[in-house]
Amino acid sequence: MKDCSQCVVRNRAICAGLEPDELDALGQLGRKQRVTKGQTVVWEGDDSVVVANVIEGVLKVSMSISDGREQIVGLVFASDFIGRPFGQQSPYSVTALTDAELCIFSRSTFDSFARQHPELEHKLLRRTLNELDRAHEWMLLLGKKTATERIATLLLEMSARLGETGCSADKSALDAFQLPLDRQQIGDVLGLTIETVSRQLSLLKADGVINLPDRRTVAIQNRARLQDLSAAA
Amino acid sequence: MKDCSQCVVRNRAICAGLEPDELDALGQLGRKQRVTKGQTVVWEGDDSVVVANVIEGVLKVSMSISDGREQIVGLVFASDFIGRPFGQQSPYSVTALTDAELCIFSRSTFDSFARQHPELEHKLLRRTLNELDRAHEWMLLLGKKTATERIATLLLEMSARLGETGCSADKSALDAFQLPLDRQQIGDVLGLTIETVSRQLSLLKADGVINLPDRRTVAIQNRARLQDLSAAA
DNA sequence: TCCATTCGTTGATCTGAATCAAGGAATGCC
DNA sequence: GGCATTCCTTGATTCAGATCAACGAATGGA
Repeated sequence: MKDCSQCVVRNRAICAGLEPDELDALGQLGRKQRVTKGQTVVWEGDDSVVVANVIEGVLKVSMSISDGREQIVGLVFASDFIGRPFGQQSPYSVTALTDAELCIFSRSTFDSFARQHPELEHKLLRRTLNELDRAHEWMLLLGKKTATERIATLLLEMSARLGETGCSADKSALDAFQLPLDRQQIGDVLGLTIETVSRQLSLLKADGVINLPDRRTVAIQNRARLQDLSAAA
Repeated sequence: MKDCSQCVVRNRAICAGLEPDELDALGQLGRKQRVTKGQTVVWEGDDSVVVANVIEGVLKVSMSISDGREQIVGLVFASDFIGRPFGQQSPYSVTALTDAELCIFSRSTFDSFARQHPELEHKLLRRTLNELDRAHEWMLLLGKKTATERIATLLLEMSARLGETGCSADKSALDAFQLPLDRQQIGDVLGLTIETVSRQLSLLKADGVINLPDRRTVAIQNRARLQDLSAAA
């Protein structure tokens, strides 16, 4: 890779905080790669061959049962980390939901580099702990929340995570945004069917809580109400 | 703490692999503490004050909604790590399911020690990555599996994790074990009600897949069948 | 521009698990 | 041992969300 210091996710990705020479060394090991919407980068059950930083785009992390049932267990945005370091196999698949740009490393190369650079491992640890918190939050949703609560929670979460990028601007999260997911994928994140997702969105729209100008865009019109409906802790 | 080198979880806990002097230094920071069944060690939403290793016993990690709905998001066994390092608040509660013995550290003290000891952070990272894998597996269960599949999966998981301790002996996991959970708690792990749990267990017993000599003990009589029923990936 | 295909919505019906209800078995306290 | 309490099981009924079905709207390729 040419020049990590120019990278758009430079200050938010796992590489943030590395010394210039470390950053340079890491840069030598990675390469940029574009992937197109629908393309799978990592396959569930396969050897864990690569890890990567997301430079741009959104990807899903999913697991499935042999009969085809699929659960999306994570969404990955710009500056997030992809893949399973320190593991022989990948327990999940990673698939692009939008065209995306990645900064890819061989898993084993990354592993050894990380072992020699405690600051990098520390960053990875913090990131993994945060992801675990999010996974726990989602387990509460999947185990205990109603369809309405799930939809409300997802909309707030998407609003917050899509808003993170604009580091400053207005601190209030985005009230209008493009969903990187179609209805089926929303169902696969929430443990619901496509029909239930569609009905719940229609209800929220009818109640004036949100607006749905087109298939993919959501405009939050009453954030407080959505927060109530989400049954936050 | 007196003598970490004599600790029963010495070779399995996060402290494994530390140099003798490191181990000694860490030992100075911790203290042993007994907790009794039902006692809560960490409260959801409170400041994250302590972290700990589990020396003996089983604890649950749980999150809840204000109206009382609760989801158990993890079970913690001997040699496992408890608490949220590098975070201001604890997103979950930790409660003893059996009498237990812990090796407790102040969270901030542990944090700084960890930052100065990359080997410890590495161990913690691996552990957190494994926990994340398990959380993902559970999200698949909560999002997509039927009641029967959930129960079968839990029984196999309990059998495996309770068997881990006996490091060698017979490699086949335990076919009979004591559940550290009552029916309500099984429901809270699986996203089911107590009645559904009870019915599913009765069905498995009627089918001769398991036996239930008393409330808390399970004997797996047909592991292959249980595996089929669990809808493993 | 047309057509084909994919995607989303809405309605009707069904069903797995929740809820409501009651009784039975184990456990612990006096 | 007797009593109270907690825990578990089983049955009857309900209900949220799944499934089945049809149609309408957007998208993309020729």
